[in-house]
Amino acid sequence: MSTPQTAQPPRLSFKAQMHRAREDAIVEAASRLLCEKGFETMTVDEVAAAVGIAKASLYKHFAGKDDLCAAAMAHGMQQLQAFVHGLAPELPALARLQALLHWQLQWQLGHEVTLWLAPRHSALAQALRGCDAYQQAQQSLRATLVEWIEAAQAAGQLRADLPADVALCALLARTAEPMVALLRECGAYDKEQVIGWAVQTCLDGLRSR
Amino acid sequence: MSTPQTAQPPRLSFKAQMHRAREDAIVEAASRLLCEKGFETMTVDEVAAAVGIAKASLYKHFAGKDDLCAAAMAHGMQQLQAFVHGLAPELPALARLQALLHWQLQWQLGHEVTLWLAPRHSALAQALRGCDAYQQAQQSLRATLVEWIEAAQAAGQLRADLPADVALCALLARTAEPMVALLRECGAYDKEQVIGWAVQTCLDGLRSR
DNA sequence: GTCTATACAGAGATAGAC
DNA sequence: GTCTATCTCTGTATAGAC
Repeated sequence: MSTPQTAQPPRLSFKAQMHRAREDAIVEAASRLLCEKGFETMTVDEVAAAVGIAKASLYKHFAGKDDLCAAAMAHGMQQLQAFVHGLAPELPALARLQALLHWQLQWQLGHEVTLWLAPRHSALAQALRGCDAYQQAQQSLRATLVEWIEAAQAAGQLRADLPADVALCALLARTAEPMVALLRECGAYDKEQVIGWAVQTCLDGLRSR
Repeated sequence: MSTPQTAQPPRLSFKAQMHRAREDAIVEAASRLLCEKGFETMTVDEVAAAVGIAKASLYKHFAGKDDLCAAAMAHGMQQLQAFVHGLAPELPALARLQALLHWQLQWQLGHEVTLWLAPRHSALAQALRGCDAYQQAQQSLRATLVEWIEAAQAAGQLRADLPADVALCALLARTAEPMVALLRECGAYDKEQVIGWAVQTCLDGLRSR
């Protein structure tokens, strides 16, 4: 090694920094479009146009549409992970679950989209199965949430007759469901009110009675 | 009029019957593929192949992919309507809602798909806005369900602090959510058990406490 | 009304100059 | 690494014979 200290990665050349920055910009644009339009409807041209580069340049960074979108999903998953790990660990488990649900619904309402769960029948689903970054982030997140759920069950806050993974699926499903979007469309309700109702009707179904 | 009795529509020629039968077959095939693969992923060729006719023949019946899929959605909606109207009216309102939820989840699990709610960002959504048959069926269904919900609220079975349309959205969202599919994937649970949990965690969030 | 054959458009991916 | 120009494939829709 030419650098004296091996545990010092930030030594990136300007060129490499530029490279990384552009890659981030591409991923961010892809992530946004993926959310807005879905995998099949969005186009690589749109992503390139949004970033302001030529499509061929994009293909120097990512092997294809699948690869690009998998990276975008992994990015989103890592953001979520960051939020989860940033939650105060001294909060009761139920409060942490509630905060997570609230955050995700708010995100969904702000971005007009469903995060996190890949459409099961999309070509994207298969691409994600081959994306290690995504799979690892998802596994890690699942493990954390199962811990929280079991803690909440042990504390008598969550009904204990449900297996933890069932409760987890119920929770995740709620974050992917169209309730908040539906309500924004058909009724003239306040955003916070809509989210509040969604959180309530979800958690009340899981809470111990 | 050449026919003596005007109130006797079933006088269809054999030709017209064939026409109708083929149209039904097309709609059914389209409905299945729409469910399995989604609007953007399915192709008109597949529909034609499934029915066993040439694609050009299909275009004699329907103006385009949008039109065809709108008809398929309307068909599904009418099936749902039939189920709803067939439910015994002497059952308590909550039991009827529960039966509806159960039926839809079972359907979803059997067909591996989400019925009823059009992906909001799909091209299909716009086509549906222009489809009278679909819109009318949806409106009628909504009205019926709102009645049921209000009845259940009046009977003290459902929490009354939620506006009826909020409760309706919560219910509909549950039928579109991926919980049952998720559970089938990640856990080794029985179908009926999965549906039971889904119904429970949904309704317990809406029930009066 | 049904078929075969084809036109047309869109989008993923690549070639090759700079 | 980035660009312009192009290839190629797929999928919607139609023309025209029967």
